[in-house]
Amino acid sequence: MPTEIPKQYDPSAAEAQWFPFWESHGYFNADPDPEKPPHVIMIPLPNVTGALHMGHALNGTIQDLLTRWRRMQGYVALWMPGTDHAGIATQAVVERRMKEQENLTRHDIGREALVARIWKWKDEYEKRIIGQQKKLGASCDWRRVRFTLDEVCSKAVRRTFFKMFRDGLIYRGKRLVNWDTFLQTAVADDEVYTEDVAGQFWTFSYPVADANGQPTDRKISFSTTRPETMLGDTAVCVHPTDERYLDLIGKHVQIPLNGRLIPIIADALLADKELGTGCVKVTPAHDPNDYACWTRNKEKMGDPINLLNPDGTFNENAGPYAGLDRLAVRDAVVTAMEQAGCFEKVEDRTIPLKFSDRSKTAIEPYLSDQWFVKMDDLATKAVDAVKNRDVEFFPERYANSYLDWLEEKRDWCISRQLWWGHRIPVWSKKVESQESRVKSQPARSASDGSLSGLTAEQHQHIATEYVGDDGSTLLACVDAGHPKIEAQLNAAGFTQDEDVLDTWFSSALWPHATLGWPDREHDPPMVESGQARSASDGSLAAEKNPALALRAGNTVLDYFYPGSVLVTSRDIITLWVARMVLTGLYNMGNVPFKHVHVHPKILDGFGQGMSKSKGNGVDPLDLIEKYGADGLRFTIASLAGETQDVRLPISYACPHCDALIPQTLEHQKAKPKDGKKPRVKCPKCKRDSQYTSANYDADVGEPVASMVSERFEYGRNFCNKLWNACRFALINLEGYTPGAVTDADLALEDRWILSRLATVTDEVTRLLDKYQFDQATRALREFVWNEFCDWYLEMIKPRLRVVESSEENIPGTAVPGLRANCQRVLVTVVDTILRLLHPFTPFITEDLWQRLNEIAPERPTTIGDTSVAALIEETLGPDENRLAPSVPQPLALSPQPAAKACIIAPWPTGLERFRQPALEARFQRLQDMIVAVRNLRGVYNISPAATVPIHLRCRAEIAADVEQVRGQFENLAKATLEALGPDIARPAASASFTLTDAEGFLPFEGLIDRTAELARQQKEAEKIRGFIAGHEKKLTNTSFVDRAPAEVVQEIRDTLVTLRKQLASTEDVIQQLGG
RNA sequence: GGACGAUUAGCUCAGUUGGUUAGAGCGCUACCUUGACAUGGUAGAGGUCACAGGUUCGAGUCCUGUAUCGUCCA
Repeated sequence: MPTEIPKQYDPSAAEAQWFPFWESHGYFNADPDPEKPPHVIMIPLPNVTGALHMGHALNGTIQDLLTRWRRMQGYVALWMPGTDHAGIATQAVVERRMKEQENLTRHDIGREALVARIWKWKDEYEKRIIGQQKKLGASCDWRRVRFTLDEVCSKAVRRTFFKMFRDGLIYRGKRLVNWDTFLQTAVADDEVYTEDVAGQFWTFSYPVADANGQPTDRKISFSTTRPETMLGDTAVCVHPTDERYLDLIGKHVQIPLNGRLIPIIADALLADKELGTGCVKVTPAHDPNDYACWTRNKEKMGDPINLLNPDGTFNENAGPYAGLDRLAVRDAVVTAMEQAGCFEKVEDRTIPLKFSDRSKTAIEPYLSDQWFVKMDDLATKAVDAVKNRDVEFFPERYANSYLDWLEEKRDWCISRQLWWGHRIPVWSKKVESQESRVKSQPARSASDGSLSGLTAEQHQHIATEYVGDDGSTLLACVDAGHPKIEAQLNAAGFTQDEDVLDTWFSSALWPHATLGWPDREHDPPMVESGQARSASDGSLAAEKNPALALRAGNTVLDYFYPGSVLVTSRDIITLWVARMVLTGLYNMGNVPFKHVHVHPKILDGFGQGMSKSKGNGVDPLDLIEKYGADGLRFTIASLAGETQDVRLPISYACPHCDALIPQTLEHQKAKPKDGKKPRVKCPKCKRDSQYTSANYDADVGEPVASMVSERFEYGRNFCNKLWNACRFALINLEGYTPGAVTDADLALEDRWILSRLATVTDEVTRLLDKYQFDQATRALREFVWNEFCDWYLEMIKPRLRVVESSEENIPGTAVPGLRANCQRVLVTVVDTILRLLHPFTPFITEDLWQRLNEIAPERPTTIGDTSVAALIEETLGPDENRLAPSVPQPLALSPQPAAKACIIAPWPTGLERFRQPALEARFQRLQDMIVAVRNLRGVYNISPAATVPIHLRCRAEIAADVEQVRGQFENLAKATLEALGPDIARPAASASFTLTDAEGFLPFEGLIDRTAELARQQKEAEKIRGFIAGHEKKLTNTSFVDRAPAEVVQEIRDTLVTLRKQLASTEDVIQQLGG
C-alpha cells in the first residue's frame, strides 16, 4: 500500500505538484522532429488590457485538450502562447487610470513616458494572464512565448508593411472614420457600439436660388438630427422619380447660415420618397451615407467640407462658429435658422447613436488621412482558400460569415492615431522637385538629394512614392532592420509618420511571425522555460545561453507552418481569421491553418455575453479555487457543443458561509450610493457582504463574495468520483503482480468492461476528431460513472475479497489466480481510463497515474501499434480503417512498463479485439433484471438491509447466463435466487415484474401490500394496452404496411408479439391477486 | 434591412441519415451514512418538443409562415 489516499480529491495539491513537474521535464516543449508529424495550434492571443475571463477559459481548455490529445497520439504538439498589445484598448485603460489617479493626460507626459507606462502595464498583465493559463493547465511551449510588440513580431510587421508598400498594396487616403473625440483617434467598426438616446428631429428649409444665385420664394424642406452639420452641406438630395421635386433637380439652394449655394441632386440610394419630406441634406464629411452619395455624385458637388477639429470643436470652415463645441454649434445654428425664418418644426425622437467602446463617448464621423491596405486581390485569394477547402470551418456554417465579409473587399484601414503600437514605417518630406513620381519604385532616382548617400544594397530596403495633388510630398518606407537608413532620412529632414498600425495588422501575422518569419537564418529566440520575457529586462534565453541559438537556419518555420487548427469564437472570424489567412497567403504562400474550430460564447444567466465591463465576467481563478482546474475544464468541455452558446447562471459565493446567492441584473448594475458600496445578502447565514463588481473595487480587507457558477459542480463531482474509483482500485491492488491474462482467465464482467472500453475509446477518438467535445465528455462520464463504477467495480468486489491460497491458506476461500487476474484486468481498465481522460482533466489523471506507477509500474496497457506509420495511417487514413468490425482474436493482456507520466502516455488504440456486441447485449439483459428487482424494492420500500427471495422465469439459455453470474445477481440486487428456469411457477402471493424476455416474482412474506401490488399491476397493464393499441393501429393502416420499409413493419410486429405476452402475464398476475 | 443560429422537464442542455414508449446533469420526493465515494447510493415524480400550416404510411427531426431571443454584417 503506497501513501495514504484521502477520501476527497484535493485539486490544489495536485495542481501545485504536477504543473511544475510537467514543465520541468520539458513535456510541453515542441521541437521539430522529422520522424513525427507536427500538430500546431497558435493561441488566439489574448490582449494585455486585462485579466482573462470565462471565454478565454473555454478557448484555452479546448486548445489544451487538443494539444494534449495529439501529443499522446505521438504528434509533436506545439501550442504557441503569447499576448497581443491591443493598441487602443490598452492605451485607453492606462490613460484613463492616469487621469483618475494623477489627473494627467498623455500630452502632459509625452509619447515616450506614456509608452513606458504602458509597457509596465503590459508586464503586469502578461504575467497575470500567463499565470491564469498555467493554473488552467495550459501545456503551451512556454519557451516560445511571444508578444506582438517584441523584436520577432516587430520584424515581421515591418517586413510585411514594406512588402505591401512596395507592391502598391498600401496607400494613404482620406476616409470617413469613426472618430473618438476624447481619445482623438479613429476607432474600428468593431470598437463602436450603438445605443438609443433621446434626441430631437428638426425640420428646416433652404430657399431655392434663381439663376443669379439669389434666393427665391420657393423653399425645399428637409429634416435632420444634427443641425450643426448644415454648415458642411454640399448638396440636397431627392429621389430621381419624386414628382414633387423633378423640376428642381439641377437647380441650387442657398444655405441661409453662410450664404453658400449648393446643388439639388437626385440619388435613388440616399433619398427615400416615403420618408419625411423626401428630401435630405448631404454632408459628406460627417455622415457615412452622405459620403457614399458624394462618391457617386462627385462632379455635381464640391469637395466634402470638414467642420471638425480632432477634439470635437468646430474649425475655420464653420466660419463664426469656429472654436465652439459641436453641441454649442447645434444650438446656435437652430437659433440662426429660426431668425432666418427657415425653421419649420422640431419633435422629440429616440435616435440610435454610435459610441466608442474605449472612451464611452459619442462617435463623430470624421474625414481624415488614413493608411489603407487594398483588399481586392488579397481578399480574392483568401476567399479561394476556403472555397478550395484549404481551410475548413468546424462547424461548417461559419464559412459563410468569413466569405460574406471578404467578398465585400472593403479596404482595410490600418492606421490609428495612438502612441502604443507599431509606428508606421513611413517617412515623408515636402520636396521642391517634381521630376520623379514613379510609384513604389526603389528611390534611386530621387533627384533632390534627400536620398543620396544610400548604397545600392540599401536601396533594396527602401520604397518611395510621391503623393499629394501636386506630387510634392515624398514618402519613403523603410524595411525591417535598417536603422541606418532611418537615421539618414531623419538627418535629411524627413519625419516619420506619427500614427501606429492597427493591432490586427500585427496579430494577422501571428501564425508565421511567431515562427520567426521573415528570418530564414535562425530559429526564433526562446525564453528559458517558465519565464515569460518582460520588456523591462528584455533579455532572451538565446542571449544568455548561446547554445540555444547555435543551429543554422530557421528549422521551426518549415516544420510547424502551416498550423493545424485555429480555435476561436465566432465574433473573431472576420476580424482575425480572415486576415490571418490573407497575410499567410501573402507572406508564406500558404494558409496559416487547415482547420478553424469555432466554439460557443459564454453568456450569463440572462443571455448577455460575458465581459468584465458588464459585471458578469467570472474570473476563472475564482472557479479553479472553488471547483478545481479539472472540474472547471471538464465542465467547460461538456458545454462546448456545436449548436448553442453557453448560458451560465452566475451566483455570488457568500464569504461567510459559502452559500450561493443567485446574481440578478440589479447586482450587475449597482453602483456605490452616498459613499456606500452595494452589498449582497446571504439567505442562509443572513449576513451581507460586498461583492465582485465591474463598477467599483471592493474595499481592502472586506470579505468579498466572488462570482461563481454552480454548474461547475458537474465537473468537480465527476473528478471526485474518478478519484474514489481509483482510490478503491489502488487500495485493492495490494499484492499486485504483473502477469499475462489469458482468454480463459476473463470473467463475464471483464469481457464486458473491456468491450465497452473499446467502444468508448473509439467513440471518444472519433468525436475529438470532429471537435465535438460535449459528446466526448458525455461518453466518458457515462462510461466511468455508470458502467465502470456502478457495475464493474461492484461486480469485482467479491473476487477482490478472495484470499489467494498461496498467501493465506484458508480452506474454502482459496481460488488460485482469481484475485490476481482480477487485479490485472482492473489495472488495465484504470490505466486506459486515465489516458482517455487526461486531455480533459490533466491534473487528477497525472496524480492517479503516478500513484498507479508506484504500485503497478508494469501493467497491461491495451495499446496497439504506436509506430509513426500506424499513427499517420490512423489519423490521416480513411475512417473505415478505424471502424473495421472486430475480428475475433484470442483475448489476452500482457504487461509492459508504463509511461513515466500520463501526459506522455500513448493515446489508447488497438482495443478493437475486445469488442463483443453480442456480449454487451446479454449483459444489458442482466442489468435490466437487477434493476427490475431494485425497482420492486424501491416501490415497496423494502429495507436496504433485507435480502429478498426471487423466482425468475426465462428461456433456458438466459437462465444459463444468469446462473453464470448468480453471485453477482444476488449481490447487486440484494436478493436470493430461489428458483430459475423456463418452468418456474408464480408463487401464490407475490409481487412481480415483466421484462421482454423474463418474468420475476417476489413472494410477499408480509413485505408487500396485496392491494398496492394489484393497483400497480393494473396500472402497468393499462400502459401496455396503450402501447398495443398504438401498434395495432399502425398495422391495420394498409398504407403503412404497404409503404414503410419491410424491416420497420416487421419490427412493429415483433414488438407487438412481445407486448401481448407481457400483457398476458401481467393480466395473469392481476387475476391471481384477485383483481 | 441581410445572414446565421436558437426555442425540448422547474433550471442548463443533448437528441447523429425522419421509424417502437423523447434523454442527461442540476433541482425536487422517498429511503439509505453498507467496507471507494453523502462532491455518494437506490428508487421515483416531472415534457402537447414555441405557435400555425404543409410534406410523409410515420415529424422533436424535413418544408413554409408567425412570434420571441441571440450573434454577426449593413
